[in-house]
Parts: sequence; structure tokens; C-alpha cells
Amino acid sequence: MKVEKISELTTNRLSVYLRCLNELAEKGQKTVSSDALAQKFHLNSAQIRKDLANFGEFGVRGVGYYVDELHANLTRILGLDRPLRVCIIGSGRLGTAIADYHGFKHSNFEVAALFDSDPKKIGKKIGGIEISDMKSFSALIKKDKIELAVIAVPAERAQLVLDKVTRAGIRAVLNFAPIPLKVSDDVKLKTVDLTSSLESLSFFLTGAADVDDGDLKPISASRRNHK
Amino acid sequence: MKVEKISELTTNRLSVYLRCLNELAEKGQKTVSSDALAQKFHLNSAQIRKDLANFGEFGVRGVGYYVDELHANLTRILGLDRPLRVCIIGSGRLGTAIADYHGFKHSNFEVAALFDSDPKKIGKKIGGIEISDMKSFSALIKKDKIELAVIAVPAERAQLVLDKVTRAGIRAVLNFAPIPLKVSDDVKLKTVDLTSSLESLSFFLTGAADVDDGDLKPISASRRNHK
DNA sequence: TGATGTGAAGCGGTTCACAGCC
DNA sequence: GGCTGTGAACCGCTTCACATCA
Repeated sequence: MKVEKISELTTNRLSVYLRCLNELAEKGQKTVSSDALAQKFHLNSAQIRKDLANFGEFGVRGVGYYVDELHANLTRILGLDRPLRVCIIGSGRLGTAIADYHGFKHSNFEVAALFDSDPKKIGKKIGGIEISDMKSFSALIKKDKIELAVIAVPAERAQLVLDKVTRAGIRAVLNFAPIPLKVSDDVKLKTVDLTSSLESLSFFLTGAADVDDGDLKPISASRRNHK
Repeated sequence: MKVEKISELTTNRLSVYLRCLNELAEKGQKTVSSDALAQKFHLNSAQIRKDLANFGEFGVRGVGYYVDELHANLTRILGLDRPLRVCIIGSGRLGTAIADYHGFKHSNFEVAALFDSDPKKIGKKIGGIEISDMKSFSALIKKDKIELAVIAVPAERAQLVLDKVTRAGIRAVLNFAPIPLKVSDDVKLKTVDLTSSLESLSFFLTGAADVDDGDLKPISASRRNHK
């Protein structure tokens, strides 16, 4: 097994497969075929087999994939076989909504810190987590061994925050600020741009577009980083 | 000018160009070249020219694009030249965060209604908008001429809500529930999957991946709808 | 001259079709 | 027989390169 270049399209799908396996395991199903999975997501079964084949031969010919085994493999492949601590920067509505997001529970994510620079917010608690001062950012990141950051601050401050995040040694960032950010080569940045998503939907309302099912396909806009 | 098939990748970029033109206009810049735009987003200038050429010849050879003119054209192309009313279904943290999202102000979006089915929440106000009962959904959608819906309810209820949205005549939906949804062919569904986004980032932390700049490229996972 | 608009080439991801194995 | 794994074909988006025009 050799890891070639894995595209983000693939990792996104792996994550979706994993969630599906969770459900199947709960239902007590032992095996699943690529075809059965494909039908759930309305994609091609070869796609699924190819995605998985990037990482090994997990299937059994004539049988399919063992649910538990594949679940364990996907969990390991995605790096979810250990707790991952996340911090959220920006304790406005969006930041606190994410801090509180129940969807993370099933994964191994733990929101370990919330930051803001507004003195009025610092010290308050959201879902059991106290909002910390951005001034202590770097120290807390190291102390709590935080590996992922979510940026939920206004666009104007996003670049500054990203730089601080990078300097603190964090290498994976989910950004909600709708602005092109420059990021160093060894940091992975993903941007979710809500306005852009809505505007794209608006375009489809104009009738100039076919309604194609855009799912498990590109979704939100984002900006390409510094090369 | 004939509208061919426009991909969602293109519409996402159009939205990003538009935001950039806003800034340029504020700065008082009169013209901009595809090359200058390309450098802002670190993408290819031919990409930008091709994106725009789908809709007409907006540029002037030897000069570039007139900022104001292109801004007006993009606004029209994206269907943002009239108010677009949006409703948000699910008044948890995520729903209310979106209702309050300042990023929508610059566009022509107006959050016209917030829905929930929890009697304890109905009647409360978020950012000046009262939370309405899901029971009056269809009636309110028609009365307020709402054209876009945002689904921010738990995964278990998402399909039911989507069906209701569709029956009410809404044809563009932004979904935050991390679950494959079936949708009728004439409705455009976009899914933003936060868990999947984070899990994808987690994969990059394992070191199995190159860090490529994934920006203005596929971002969040979502599921393909019913064909 | 300088920047657009665009056919053609290039590239990456998806689908097909079938060999291989349980 | 059934389903995986995979080379090859296919397809769509991106990039190149250049003709075109102010």
C-alpha cells in the first residue's frame, strides 16, 4: 500500500462513508458492498472502491466490506483514532454555534478552547468552555495540545488571526471568513464561505442553470492560498 | 451570448469576483485586469476570462474590465439585482448564528423568517426576527415571498424539513445537516458538512497527504441527491 | 503595446468494463 | 455467482498560447 496523492474530494467522501458505516454498525449489519454504499449516496460504486483502494485492500471479493473492519480502517486513515483538540477563535454567534455543534460528538473532536479579544466576552462560558483571551492564545494552544483551529472572526481580522494560528504551530484550519487568506505552505486551510454558497444558489434561481445535483461535489467557495 | 452549462465551480468563483469588485469599487479603482484579479486569488487569469466569457464580452482589450460595469453585470448574472428573501429552519445556535450573519448584508439577501417546532422557542426574537412555528411554514413562505431556505435542524429531521420546503415551492436550499438527502430534480440543494470538513482536515494532519492549497477548489462535503 | 477572448492541449477525477479472487 | 480491484476510456475543468482588437 502506497499513499499516492489523495485529493480533497476523496477525503471528503471517506468522511461520509465513515458516517454511513457508523449507522450500519448500529443497525448490526455485518457487511456492505460498494454498490449498496454507492446507492446511498447516488454515486458510482467504482468511485468508492477506488477511494478505498488508495489505502489498501479492505474488501473481500464476492462478499463486500466488513462493516466493523472498514470502520476501523477509515477511522485510522482519517486520523480519528485519537482525540483531536480543536479551538475556536471568535466567540460570536457562529463561533459559539460551532463550539456547541453536536455533530462533532461522534467523531473524536473535542472543542478544547474558545477565544475572543472582546473583554466583555472573556470569562463567559459556552457549553462548559470558558472564553479565553486571545492574548494567551499561543500558550493555551501548547498547554492543551490543540491541533485544529476554526476561524470565526470578522473578515478584517481573519488574516491576522491566521498568522497567529500558524505561528502557534497549528497546521489545519477551518475558516469561515469570506476573504482570500495567505497561508504558509505547510498549513492546510479550508474555507467555508456562506455568502458565496447562497449567491451560488441565487444563480440557480435565475434559471440560467441546469439543476444538477451538486452533491459530493464542490460546495463552498474558498480562495486559493499563496502558492 | 448563449448560456451553456455553467458549473458550480464557476458560480462560486463569480461570487468571489463580485466581492472583490466591491472592494475595488470602494477604493475607487476604475478598471481591473484578469491578471490582477487572478493574483488576488492565486488562480489563472484565463480561468477568470473564461468564467466571464460564459456570459458575454465584458472586457476591453488592452484595458481590462471596468469595475463598475463588471460589478453590475456579475450582480445581474448571479440574480442579486433584486432582494432575495431567505428563511432559516431550525433556531438552534447554528440557525440563529446564520440569521445574524453580517456577511449577508452586502448581498441582497434578507433573512425574512426563522422557524422552529419547539414551542419554547416560538415567539422569541433573534436579531429582530421572530421565530415562527413550523406549522405555519407554507403559509408564511407564500406570504413573504421567500425563495431560499437554510436547513439547520438535526440530521434526523432534515429530510422531512426538506420535503416540506420543496412542497412550499422553494427551489434553492442550503443544508447543514450531515446526512444524504433526496431532493426532487428541480430543486437545487447545497450541503455544508462541518464534521466532514474537520475530518478532512484531520486527514491532512496524519501526514499522509500533501498540503496542497485547496482553495477555490472543492471544500465541503455533501451528498449527491437523488438523480 | 497590452489585455481580452478562445481553440487546443493538458490534467485530474469519474466511469466503464472486466480480470481476479472468495 | 458475486463482488472487489484496476487499467483504460471518458469527461470536464484548467491552463496554455496566440489571434484579435482597443
